[in-house]
Amino acid sequence: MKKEKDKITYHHGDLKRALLEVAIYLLKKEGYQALSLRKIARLAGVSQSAPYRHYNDLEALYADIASEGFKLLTNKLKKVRDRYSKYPLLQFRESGIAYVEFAIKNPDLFQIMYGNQILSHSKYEFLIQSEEEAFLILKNILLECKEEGLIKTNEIEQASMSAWTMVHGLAVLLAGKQVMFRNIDLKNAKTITKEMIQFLYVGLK
Amino acid sequence: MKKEKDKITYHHGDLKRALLEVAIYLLKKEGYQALSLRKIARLAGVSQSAPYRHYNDLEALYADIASEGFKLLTNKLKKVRDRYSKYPLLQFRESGIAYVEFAIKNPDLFQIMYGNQILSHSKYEFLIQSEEEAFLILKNILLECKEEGLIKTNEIEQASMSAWTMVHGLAVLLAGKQVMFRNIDLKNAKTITKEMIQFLYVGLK
DNA sequence: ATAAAAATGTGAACAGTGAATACATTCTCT
DNA sequence: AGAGAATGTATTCACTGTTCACATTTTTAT
Repeated sequence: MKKEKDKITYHHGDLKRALLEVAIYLLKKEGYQALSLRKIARLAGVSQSAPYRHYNDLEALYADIASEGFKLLTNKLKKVRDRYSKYPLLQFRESGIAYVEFAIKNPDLFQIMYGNQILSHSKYEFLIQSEEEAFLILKNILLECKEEGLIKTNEIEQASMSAWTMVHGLAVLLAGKQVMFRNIDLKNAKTITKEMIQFLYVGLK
Repeated sequence: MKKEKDKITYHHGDLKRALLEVAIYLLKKEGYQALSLRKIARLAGVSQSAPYRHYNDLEALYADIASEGFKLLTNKLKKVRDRYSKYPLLQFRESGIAYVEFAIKNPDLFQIMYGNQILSHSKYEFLIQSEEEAFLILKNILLECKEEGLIKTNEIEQASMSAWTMVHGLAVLLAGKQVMFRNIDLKNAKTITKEMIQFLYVGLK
């Protein structure tokens, strides 16, 4: 796995990682509709069949992209959690806003993560893990809210699901510029998210 | 436009309608991933280029399918509204359940309606209209709730959006068998929906 | 060190796709 | 009855995902 001076060699070195990065780059640049294995291979400088040494099929690459997306999302949520440490209610609200923001800023990545391009997530263990890590952060935030007596619910799992679901609905509709959410900018989206989380909070406390 | 005895003629008669029906049939049978213009044409018994006389491209067909989906959804919501007439709060809850049920029972159709297959909905006026008709039913239900003093909110538009968003999030996650919603059947889904709508109602009243 | 095996690359081929083109047939309307 | 519009076909193009036999390199075992 030598990489001295970026020599062009028969063996790439770390093609799998390179393919993933090219894919994410293309996703951002041209949208998920324009994504194709051959294009990715071309941009990575290898033949069209090279990717098949690292991914069984396109779906496997999607799974890797999605997993990467969930990791990015997790990092974003962690930052929010840490910025508002000791203020779990703020963590709760701001993590919802961060979620929506993530979807709006990376709509195509979000599409791969949630858009049913991957027929069965459970086929990819690493994907499930990335997803659950993100979800865990939210659950822990709600747990802290509970411990500080800020909410009453005993069903943290259930409450987390409701919160996630609601914010996810908003994220999906906003990222897809759907129906009644046309002509809404990021700032506006934040306001809406806050209001909706307020709804949720009233239901929880 | 004669159609005596299903004669095979050069001109189909109502190919556009036939294509739409075949498409919806295929969608249900093989899933949206397997959908293709050529397959639809084949099943309709015409050449692969025939559809282009009725649809500019695949997206235009998607738009027609989606519009049909919204009409079906509208009908379902209307039935709920009429079954519980005089009980707007029940209308509210049951229409949410109906929405989720629709998504679970027609996941692929739901995918066309909301899955960003259609780049810009606003390009298709008839689509926007179908969408708004469905949304209008929910808004009217909330308006009636308001008139009967069951909820306090003055922002009916805003409240409808919140309700729609939340239920939509649930529908999307359930229809896509996503994350924490694996291993959840229809009955289970109804319970969850009820609980989540309860949250929402508490926030509204 | 060397030979065998495993990993990773290539090029050509196949079947499938959306779309555009020129052409054929039929319908409609004056 | 004939002109023009509408609707169908056949062919072609540039793509796509995927597979296969083959080439090269790296790793491993002796």
